[in-house]
Amino acid sequence: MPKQTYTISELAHEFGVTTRTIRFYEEKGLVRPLREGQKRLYTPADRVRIKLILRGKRIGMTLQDSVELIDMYEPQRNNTRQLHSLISMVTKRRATLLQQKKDIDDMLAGLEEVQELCEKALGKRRNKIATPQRK
Amino acid sequence: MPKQTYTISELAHEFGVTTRTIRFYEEKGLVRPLREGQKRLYTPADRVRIKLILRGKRIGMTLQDSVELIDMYEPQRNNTRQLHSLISMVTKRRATLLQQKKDIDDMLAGLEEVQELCEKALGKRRNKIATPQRK
DNA sequence: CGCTAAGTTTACGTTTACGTCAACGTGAGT
DNA sequence: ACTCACGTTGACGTAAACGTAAACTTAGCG
Repeated sequence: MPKQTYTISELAHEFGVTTRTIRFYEEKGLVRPLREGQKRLYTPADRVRIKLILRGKRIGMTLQDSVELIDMYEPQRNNTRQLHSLISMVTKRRATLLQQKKDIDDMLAGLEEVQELCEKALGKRRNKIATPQRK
Repeated sequence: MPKQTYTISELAHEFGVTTRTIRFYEEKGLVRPLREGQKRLYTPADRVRIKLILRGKRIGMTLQDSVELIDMYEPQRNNTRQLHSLISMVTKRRATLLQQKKDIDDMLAGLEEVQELCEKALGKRRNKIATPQRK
């Protein structure tokens, strides 16, 4: 069985953020840790939420974007109207994710080019040192 | 032959940003448009720079990050020291791009799940409407 | 019991990436 | 000459996402 709860600094350390960051997320209503007296206690579910938020951040999503995305996973409201709007949100989000993926692939391709140029240049240099200069 | 120069509003419109944004990029030294009297004239090269900056933005890079990345493509300085540091930058950047790609794939997988759940729920509903209520 | 480490709230500061006026210049058209 | 779209330079404002400092509580330890 995994740990039932985490302290704020445990999570901060695990995710490489400050405690301030995690408290900030609470201020914004992104997480709702339990309290033991005054101290915050984070459940595994809280931990996952934070993890997902940070994942979103890595690809440039805002905190609100992340929350919105995370909340899609809790289909507590099952009325048709909201299901449709949910599908529409999913569709939109997927479109931007695909665009982002393309952007990343383009950049990766560019970086490969650069790297090849670098290595070629370094190769030449080594040759210059290894072989006598012409005149 | 493509157009030799662009006005600021042409580019703003093409990229879906405001002219303010493009001037801001200039303030930050990200682009150096020519001047015709007082007016800015953007070359195709400027246009590409802006395009690359916006591509970077889409995946959460800062403007400075983008400029740094773009400047990798101009290997005007070919001394060995700088080539090595360039390679190191390329390597780092690629690592984060790969992480981002993984993040995106994870999210896409999640979205697919959600969508399936949605469609399943809607399917049930349609059945309810299509078939007589039990009572 | 006093110290230290970790935690807490409150509040103001900072950086990035623009938005939003204001006030003015400039060229084309009528 | 007048208008009008388009462009220009400041200067100030703002939202997001924390950083930082102050001042306090609480739990464990020798």
